[in-house]
Amino acid sequence: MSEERSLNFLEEIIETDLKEGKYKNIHTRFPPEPNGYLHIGHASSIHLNFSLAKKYNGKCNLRFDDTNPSTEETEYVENIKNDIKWLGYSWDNEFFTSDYFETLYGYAQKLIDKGLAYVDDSTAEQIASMKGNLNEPGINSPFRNRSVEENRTLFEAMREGKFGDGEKVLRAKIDMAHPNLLMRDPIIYRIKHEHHHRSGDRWCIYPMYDFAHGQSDSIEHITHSICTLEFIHHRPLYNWFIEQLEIFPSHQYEFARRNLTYTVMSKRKLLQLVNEKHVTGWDDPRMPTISGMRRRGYSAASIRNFCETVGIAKRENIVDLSLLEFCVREDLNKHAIRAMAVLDPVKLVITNYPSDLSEELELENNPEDESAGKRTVLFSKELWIEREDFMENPPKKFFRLGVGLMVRLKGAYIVRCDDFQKDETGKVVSIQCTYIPESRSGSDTSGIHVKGTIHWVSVKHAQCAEVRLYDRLFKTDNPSNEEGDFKEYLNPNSLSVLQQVWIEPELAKAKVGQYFQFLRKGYFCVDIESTPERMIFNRTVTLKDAWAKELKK
RNA sequence: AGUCCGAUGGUGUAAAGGUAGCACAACUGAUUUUGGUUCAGUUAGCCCAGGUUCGAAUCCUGGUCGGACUACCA
Repeated sequence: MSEERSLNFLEEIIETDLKEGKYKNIHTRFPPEPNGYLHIGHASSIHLNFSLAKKYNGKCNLRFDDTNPSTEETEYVENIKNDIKWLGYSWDNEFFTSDYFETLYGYAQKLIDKGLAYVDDSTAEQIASMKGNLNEPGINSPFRNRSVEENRTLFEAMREGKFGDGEKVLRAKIDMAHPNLLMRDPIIYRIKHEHHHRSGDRWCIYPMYDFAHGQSDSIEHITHSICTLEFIHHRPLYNWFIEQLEIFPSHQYEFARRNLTYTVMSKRKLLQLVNEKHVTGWDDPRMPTISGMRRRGYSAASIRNFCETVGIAKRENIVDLSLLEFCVREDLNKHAIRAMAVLDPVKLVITNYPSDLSEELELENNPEDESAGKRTVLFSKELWIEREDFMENPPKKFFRLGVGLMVRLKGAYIVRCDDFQKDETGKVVSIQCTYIPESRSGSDTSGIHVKGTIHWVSVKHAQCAEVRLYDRLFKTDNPSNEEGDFKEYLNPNSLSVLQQVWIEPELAKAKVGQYFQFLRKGYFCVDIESTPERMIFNRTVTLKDAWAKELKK
């Protein structure tokens, strides 16, 4: 019994188009501009475009929208491709808008020939002032009525580099009184004597977005061109060009971009965080970038599932960070190998345990997955345990250690706390326990039932590691909405570094990118800066913590 | 002010004229050698007003509220 999932509005459109025979196959595309890194919002768009194509047996292109040589770089191209592949998607064709420059130039000439484009000598300021505003119509440029021949000659001269940057532009001749500002004779070509990351110095004129995007869709026979809501005003222009140029009629559809609580998503703001060193780079684990999340320990599957769960629509939204966290816990719970690590250590001594004995204990690697097997963990007289697992004056429901209380040491024995010592500052420095020899895991004949189980690491065998704990980047759930600069709302505690964490020896062999569940503490993965000499783990996300909630009451 | 878009529990998203559902979050409880997982349950929603209809979240009209648009960026 698999209940049919309801369709989102794009699926409805596609199914109608297919049923009515408008298209035999659908074709989508993901069109990033190579001027920055991909973030979780892009993941939504990637997931949408690729999975739509897959679902309806169509194709999806990757097309780099590289019409602005000033901001675009090959380095971004490579990172974007890497991120998409890592997310688990493969494109049918890899294209670049810059490969269409010659075709686009021809389209512009066609517009000129039809009397629908003209070369304007006005300055940027003049053009802006003649544009009018939301309430008032614009006025025609004095160059609007140049002859076709003159426009042709001038446009060719622009291409040949006879003019400097900004001296002239090519504009579409539409309607300076149009209520949609984008239709008031939009600029379609500008002069930029700049080196392009792919076309080199072949061109000194470059098409604007509006004169490149729709045409590129058309060239590739994209049937459903999906973009975010802010491009909705561009659609009339998109259609106008296709109509006047008499080329393949691609259609644009818009959906609302995803926002996440406690973070910012605009490239501009993310770039600012990077440039002003509020984070260590685009791949800082606190960043909502794909590379940051990967480094933090998010699995590709969890991100895909997040995108699927959130769905799409056309209304404004801000998705709860906790949904993302749920998705990553859900995936990692099934796949992460369990291990023990003590983040804030205090020493526990088992007074009745032989000092020269080391026992090998078998622990399951993942209770959710028997095929993950077991591992051996060494047990001895002195152990590191978590400082928060002991209390001098424990409250009623504290199922951990305190004088007289008993707990199970995970995979080992039940111990009873007898005594503890404090230093002159009042800090607990050691805890003494006695263990119940017949309570060993797997062969427990003690008949004793304890409510709490705590994790531990044998002092004698423990290895030291660094652990980086991450928290939300911002203090407020919608920093872009707050008064003043969004950076005032950065969370000063978004990163805390623990220099001396004790880990089981098995963990010291872990490779970069490998992820684990540190028992009772959360999901962690090996950071790219980690070395065999100095292991570094990033906390991806904590485990749900019912006790922490209890304490807040 | 002009044009366009949107409005369903705290959040995200369904219901195409016929029982307002799902997920997250929150809260109870059960299970548990992770206070994890799992399981059972609870709280909580159709922007407003009219109209059409036996019946409206859905269709119509009018409001209200929110958002986008005035780069030689994409």
